[in-house]
Amino acid sequence: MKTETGFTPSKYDWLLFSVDPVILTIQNNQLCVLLVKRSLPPCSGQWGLPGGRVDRLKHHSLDDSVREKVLLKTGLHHTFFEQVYTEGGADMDNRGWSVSTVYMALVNESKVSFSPKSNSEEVKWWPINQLTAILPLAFWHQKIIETTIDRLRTKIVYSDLPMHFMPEKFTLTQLRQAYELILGKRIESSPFRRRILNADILIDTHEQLSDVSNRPATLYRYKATNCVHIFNGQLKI
Amino acid sequence: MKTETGFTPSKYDWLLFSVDPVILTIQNNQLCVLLVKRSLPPCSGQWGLPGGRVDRLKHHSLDDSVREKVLLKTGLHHTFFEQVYTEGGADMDNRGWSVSTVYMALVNESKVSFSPKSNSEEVKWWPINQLTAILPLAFWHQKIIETTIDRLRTKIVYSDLPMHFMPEKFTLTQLRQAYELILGKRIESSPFRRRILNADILIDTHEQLSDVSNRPATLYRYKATNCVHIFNGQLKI
DNA sequence: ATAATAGTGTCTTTCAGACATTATGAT
DNA sequence: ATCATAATGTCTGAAAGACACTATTAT
Repeated sequence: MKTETGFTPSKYDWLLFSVDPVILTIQNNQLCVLLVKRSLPPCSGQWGLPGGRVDRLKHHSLDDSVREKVLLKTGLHHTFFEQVYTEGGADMDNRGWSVSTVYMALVNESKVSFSPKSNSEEVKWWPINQLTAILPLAFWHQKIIETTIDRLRTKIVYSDLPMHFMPEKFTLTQLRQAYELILGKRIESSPFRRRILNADILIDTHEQLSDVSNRPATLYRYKATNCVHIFNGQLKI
Repeated sequence: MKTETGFTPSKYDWLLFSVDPVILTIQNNQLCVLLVKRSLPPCSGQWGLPGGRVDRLKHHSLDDSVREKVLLKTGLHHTFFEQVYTEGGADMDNRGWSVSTVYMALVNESKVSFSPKSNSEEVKWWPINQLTAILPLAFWHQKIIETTIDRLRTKIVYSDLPMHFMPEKFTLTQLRQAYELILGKRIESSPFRRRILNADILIDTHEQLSDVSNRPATLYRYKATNCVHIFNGQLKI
């Protein structure tokens, strides 16, 4: 076993390395995570993250590898994702010393189509407050999901990460509800509107959402969908 | 090559994995990083981070591995460190696909004693604005250091990370100067004092630093040295 | 007219920034 | 008395929280 340049690693140089994407969305007013029912050991029969080994030949970088895993499960090419943390140790996987780099991916549920390639395995959006029904998850995936949502929670008090959950056109109430779901508490509508509108990141489409029996709400679009706004002030936690 | 449980990884399952600690301190009013002059290839003769391969037998977890590397170079057992990010790809190391997890460690310079074990190699605190003298650094270490200091910079606008640069007893001016060094700009003394003192994280030792020909400054200690305070307001960048 | 949600206006609180002013010790 | 730095006081401005109030649609 040699590398391309002839370097021969010793017995202790190799280890199991995998990438675990925590793909989150909002569905039916619930924060959901995409899980896969494992058909092969280890942990077969249990639900887990759609992660796995990095393919040295197919993937050019870690980000590449995540992009491919997310694409494979969601059919989405240009999703937002960001690295959360890396954990490694002797006790994480009973096959031996292993390392896992965790990514958080935020997607809009309506754009997702489960890929044909994943038909053979069971893939499902699980509301994060219904995970108790399928515990234990594979490996340390439960802890990974908790840590990732904690990270999301601490980041939305100063940034507009929930933008990635929104469809093309959305109302300020929909956006505020995304924040509320993640923070797990009500947010005052008035200061929230000020905050978002003053940030100058939205475009008024002059269309309205009027499928209900009350005053219709204005639909907005994001000026730029590829950069996350950082606010000056912070929401209190 | 089998693991303890008999799992046989395929040719594509292993990769080179290393941990790279960016050990920072403040010395002579300069932000410095601890570098090692590499005596062995690859990159021999160049300065680089004191990182390296994880030893599967010696280290129980990633954090373990960092702790040991920092201890080895600084002689310090209980230093503050935190994970920054992980980068991996085919082009990072000419020996093949490799992954590196970067940690930031903040230490008080006066407590550091370069360990006897590192006598054979050259170890040195390099002021980060004098790195131009020793470029290029090994591998991508220059970029890693920049990214780490950027992370430090964005974190100190809302947290008290520079506490880890302080000696046991210190003045508010010393602490403020640490912030100023990292941010690269002056900070108003009055709001800084308010911010720190209102946070209720310091103990007034009722001692004074009086080796200069002016009004002596009060010496403070931290109430807790193991947790980093998060402020409500943010410094402007 | 009513219900229900969208959207505005205003007052308070918190905290950073700016800057003037006072305090204290060495010489 | 002077100098230099420590420490305080005060005014301003930005932005969140609370909450009352107005606007708009379907029924």
